[in-house]
Amino acid sequence: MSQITLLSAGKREQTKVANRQAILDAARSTFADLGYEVATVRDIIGRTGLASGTFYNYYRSKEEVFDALADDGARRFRPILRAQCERAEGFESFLRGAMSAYFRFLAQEQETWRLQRPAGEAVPHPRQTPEMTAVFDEVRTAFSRTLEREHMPEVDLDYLTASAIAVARELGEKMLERRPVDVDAATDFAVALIMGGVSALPRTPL
Amino acid sequence: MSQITLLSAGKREQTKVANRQAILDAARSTFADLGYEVATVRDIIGRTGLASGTFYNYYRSKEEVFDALADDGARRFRPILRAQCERAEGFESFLRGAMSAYFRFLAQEQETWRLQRPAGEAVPHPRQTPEMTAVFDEVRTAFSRTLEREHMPEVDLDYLTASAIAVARELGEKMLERRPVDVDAATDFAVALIMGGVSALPRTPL
Amino acid sequence: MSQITLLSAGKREQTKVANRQAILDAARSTFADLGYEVATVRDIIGRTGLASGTFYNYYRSKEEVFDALADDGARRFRPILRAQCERAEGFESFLRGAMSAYFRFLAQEQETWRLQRPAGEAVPHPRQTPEMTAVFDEVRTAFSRTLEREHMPEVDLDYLTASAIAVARELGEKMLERRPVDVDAATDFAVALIMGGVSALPRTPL
Amino acid sequence: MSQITLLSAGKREQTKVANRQAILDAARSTFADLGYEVATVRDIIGRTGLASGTFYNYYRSKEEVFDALADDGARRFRPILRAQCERAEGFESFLRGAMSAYFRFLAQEQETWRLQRPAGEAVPHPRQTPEMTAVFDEVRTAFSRTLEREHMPEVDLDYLTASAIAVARELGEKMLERRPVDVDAATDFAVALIMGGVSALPRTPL
DNA sequence: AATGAATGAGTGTTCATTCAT
DNA sequence: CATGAATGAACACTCATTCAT
Repeated sequence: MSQITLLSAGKREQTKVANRQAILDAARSTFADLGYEVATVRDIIGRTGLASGTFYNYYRSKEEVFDALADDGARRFRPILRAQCERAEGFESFLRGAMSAYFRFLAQEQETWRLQRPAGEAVPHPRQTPEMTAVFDEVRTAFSRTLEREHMPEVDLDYLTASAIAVARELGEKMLERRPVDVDAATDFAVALIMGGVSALPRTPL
Repeated sequence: MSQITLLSAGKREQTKVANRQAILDAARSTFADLGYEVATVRDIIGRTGLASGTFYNYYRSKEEVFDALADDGARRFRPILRAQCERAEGFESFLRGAMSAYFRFLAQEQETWRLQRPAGEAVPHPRQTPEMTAVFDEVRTAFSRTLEREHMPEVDLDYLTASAIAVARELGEKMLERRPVDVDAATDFAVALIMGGVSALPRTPL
Repeated sequence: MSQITLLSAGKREQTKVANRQAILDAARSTFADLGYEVATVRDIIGRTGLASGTFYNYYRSKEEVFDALADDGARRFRPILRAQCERAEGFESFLRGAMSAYFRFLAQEQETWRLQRPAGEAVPHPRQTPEMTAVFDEVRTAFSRTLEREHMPEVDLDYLTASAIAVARELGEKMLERRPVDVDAATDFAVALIMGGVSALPRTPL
Repeated sequence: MSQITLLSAGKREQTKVANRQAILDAARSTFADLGYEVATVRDIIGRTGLASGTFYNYYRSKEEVFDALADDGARRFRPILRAQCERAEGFESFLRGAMSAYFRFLAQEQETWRLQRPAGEAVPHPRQTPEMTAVFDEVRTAFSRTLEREHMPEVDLDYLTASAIAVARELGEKMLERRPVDVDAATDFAVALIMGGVSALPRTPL
């Protein structure tokens, strides 16, 4: 390895990027499998084949890699969300776009790195992955913006957003447990539930 | 001594009961503040003023006190839930009863032991308290029973239950953050959302 | 129990003696089963049905009860040994008397309190019971006295004593494992071995 | 660096080996001084000057280092014993070889690591070191094999083996306490005792 | 005197993090 | 920059002993 380093700075750069990504991926799957608290730094670097010290060349702590993961998830999801936001004609339109995007994102995430999990055999502890956290924050923000520029200011915006996010999260989990993973069905269900609900919601005069 | 024991429980017995309760309460608030993984046995007994070894006179492990907490929560919530279930005339009636009971339960729980928390200062990581887990399992079961004896078998029961539970949980959290804590408003919102949603839900032909 | 105490001081005395003996017996069997280090005070009092604190009314520590046990064993064995010593006409005569007494002592000890052990199933840890320690010290002393007043000062007395004690200990263990427990066979073997050995021993000119 | 590694093992490798050995040695002396149960991992690493966690970089548990010690002792003694076994012409020949080998082994062990013990200051409780255990098992097996291929089937083989082992163990202890340590004297004594004894032993008809 | 809950020092072990190589 | 051994604070849990009842 050292000879190569001498020959090509680009190679070095490549390794650096690759390592950073490897750690990020390993952290993702580790957090997903074990949960943030239970996962150890050793678990993470163990999945990369790197040495334990190397972890700290890229992230200063377990917490930092968690945050980085959240940022990463948010960064990847934000553009998708933005597009939906712009294309949307109204609240329902945006809701559908966002839900669909989220479920698709989830399905794809799973395909990317969750497959290696011994299917079925129950995740040790309920977890809260960083991506989800970040993604939900994004959704919430976009969601509230959309709602604000809509015609229904009397609805309890905060409660509605919380509810929609909760539904998306829970349905997402359930969706991923089913075979085949049916993004459209989940989307239809979520949108119908929320839209039906909104029309029936009590109006809170500001 | 023995006669006294029969009549008034004696001082020893008294402090034993008090300590057991103190540990349970301390565990509850500790788990709520830090989460199960982060919370240490020392954190828990630290809040009681007892010595570390004393913890093990009452519970054999951190896990056991967690389970005891869940049992406790479930035991206190189940009767309430049962009553609602019997009194209910239909799905909406039950839904309202359950939501209301849950929000009231939450509000009361908080009054009982959450007040001592240094308000505002950000919980380190979102948590999953044992009470919630147990309570939700109860709700889910009762919920599914009610739905089954209703007229809407074509609705995706699993998704609907998951959604309602998610909404209750999330709204509950939000509700507790508001001043004053308004159980009725939360109940109205949740019921309207779910009932409106149900009527708009896609029918899944069995 | 308290009424009885009020009625009879003799009863009280009896209880005291009985408790002391119960703890001693429990300690003996516990040390035999688990070994001194592994055995806990809780193990000991657990076998008596008394409360843990009561232990300390009779013995100040785990170590003290161990020593008491050794004393007890020595006290019971010493008279037997003395008798042998006086009755003995020579070295062989004493050797036979002592070996026989020791093996009989062992066999009886076992009958008294070892029977409750699930026969065969291997003692958790090799142990060193206090009785043995004390008994052997007694034997060693008597042994050396007998040898000194014998005609063989050129034999390495220390080595010989150590050997005889070692043989007695080891054969004793083996003897107890056999069915039926044959004290005479063990005695014959031990005496023959040592006596045969003595006659063949190198003479160390003082 | 890698070439260097192949040639001279590197500083890292060196300290690793040194540490492993240091821990092994510390464990040996600690077990010898305090006994397995009393000895703590902290006692062991305390004698090395390393940090407590470092222990677990080399051995997974207190038990594992104990076993390693036993293996180590057995591994070093077995070849010696084997050689004696092959060279032996009969029972006496083997007995002498084995006893001599054992006493020499003991003497050397002591020279290697027992010297550093603060002489005199009373061992808390008699101990059972891993080496001894392993070594004795080896001896016993070889011993019984030799006896079986001999001409004396009517002797109580089990008792004889037990006795010889006991004598060796006890004499070994005593021998080490004397100055100078005289391996030959101990050997002569042990062999004479056992051989003399054997000729006088009662014959047990099978 | 008997009780048994309370105590807290001590145990084996883990793990985030550092640092010499 | 990679490495992986070293570190030591922290953890869950045990147990001899004390002491209020």
